[in-house]
Amino acid sequence: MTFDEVLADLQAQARTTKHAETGLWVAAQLRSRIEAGKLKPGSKLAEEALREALGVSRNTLREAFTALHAEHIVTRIPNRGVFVAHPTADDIREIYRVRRFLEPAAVLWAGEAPLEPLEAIVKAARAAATAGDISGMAGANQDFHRALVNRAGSERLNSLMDQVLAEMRLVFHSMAANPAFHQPYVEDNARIVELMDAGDRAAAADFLSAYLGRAEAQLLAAVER
Amino acid sequence: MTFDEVLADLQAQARTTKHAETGLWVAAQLRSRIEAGKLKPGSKLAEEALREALGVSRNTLREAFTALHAEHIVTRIPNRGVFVAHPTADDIREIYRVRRFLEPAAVLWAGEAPLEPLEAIVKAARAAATAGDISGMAGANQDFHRALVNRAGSERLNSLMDQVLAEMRLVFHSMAANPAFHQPYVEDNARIVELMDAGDRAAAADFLSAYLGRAEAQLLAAVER
DNA sequence: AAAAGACGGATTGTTCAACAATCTGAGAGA
DNA sequence: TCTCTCAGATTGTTGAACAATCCGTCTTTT
Repeated sequence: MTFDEVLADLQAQARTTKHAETGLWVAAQLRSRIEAGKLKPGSKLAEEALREALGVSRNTLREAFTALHAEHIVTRIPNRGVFVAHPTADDIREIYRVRRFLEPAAVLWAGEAPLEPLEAIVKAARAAATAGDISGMAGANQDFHRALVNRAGSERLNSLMDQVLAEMRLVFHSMAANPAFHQPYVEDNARIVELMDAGDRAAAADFLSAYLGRAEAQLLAAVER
Repeated sequence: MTFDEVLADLQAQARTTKHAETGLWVAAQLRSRIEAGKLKPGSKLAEEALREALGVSRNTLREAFTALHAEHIVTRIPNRGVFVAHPTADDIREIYRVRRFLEPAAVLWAGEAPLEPLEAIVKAARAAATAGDISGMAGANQDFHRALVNRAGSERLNSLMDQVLAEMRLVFHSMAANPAFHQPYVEDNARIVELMDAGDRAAAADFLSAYLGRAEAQLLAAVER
């Protein structure tokens, strides 16, 4: 590595270093608790209580709120406060509109990226399925779809997909969870990798698009009940 | 319109009202000046000077900074300040990575949306071309690509595309502008609409993808000089 | 004379406390 | 039962303060 390369590396490091340290930390704390389901959809995030619990100032807390709001994880109602987002039917439609765009496109047009990560995730999902590990299956499913988009190699598409998947987790938390929901998708995902491996990316994209449509319909039916 | 619909409408209004009013207003002010080229890439946005010029508090100004930072319009260097973003070659590659994903997908999979808006923009672009109106052509070109993605009807894809196009404008501001750059794309866009109208969306998508590749190469060559 | 190190001024990062604006809920009155 | 009013509570916004970091200049060393 030349000296110039070291300089460039140091500069990149410096540019990506955390600068709003505390605010981001608070946002991460809240995010993890929301995604773990400890803060349920609809819950109000009272400023004063959180401020004291976290030991930060109101300004810092509100900075964290802004970040979570941008991620669609919380809802802001003016002069009323911040609430854990409670995805509606329209939100679910929007989520799947994005997914039916991003994921088939990734299957079709991210050709040169390796398939090994996908195969590894399918393997893990099968292991979780035989072990009856529901949350393991759910996690592997999310990992699979994230990895699919990740093959495009775009930072912005990755973060869009991360946001959408985070909202998906909120959807699961906001309805009575059906333990068997993720089961059929283990083999569906395996089939997609199989088709891609065989070079038939068009068929893989079609199959994926159809199954995203099925999943959407299933969630819409569940949420409208 | 029924009473319930009026209620829903009012609720939607209330939810979309500006809540961080001042901060968003400041962000909009800065954004418009940056995109108009009045604040050139690389310029430092000094806090104290802007604070006084805008008549807002430092806190509010910094809130606007974080918003612009999230849009990749400004760069933050810890303890050094905020600068108007200066897109690198890697940034251009990332922009086109996203565009070659979003736009062909929109051509292929946003089938039922009307074509009239696209045709109107092509007409406006031709008028600007015959009038020799460079910035009119540039604007129509951006409008065209935004409208293309807009047909998908997804709020998030729209805002991603808006961000990418905003960064494109920064690219144009950060290099010696070639007045003839936008010219050939007027007829290329017309051809895309033509192919879509004929029902041959696959051909339209291929054509679009190829021409995005050409544009990327052209910009990369210009920026590396 | 050139390079390294130390110092002071200026700018940014972070927090706190106060005031203004708005909403919620209870009670009075028709 | 409904509407209106008012007090308490919560949020939106701001200004000021302190700590941390950086830049330019001067001094020291070789």
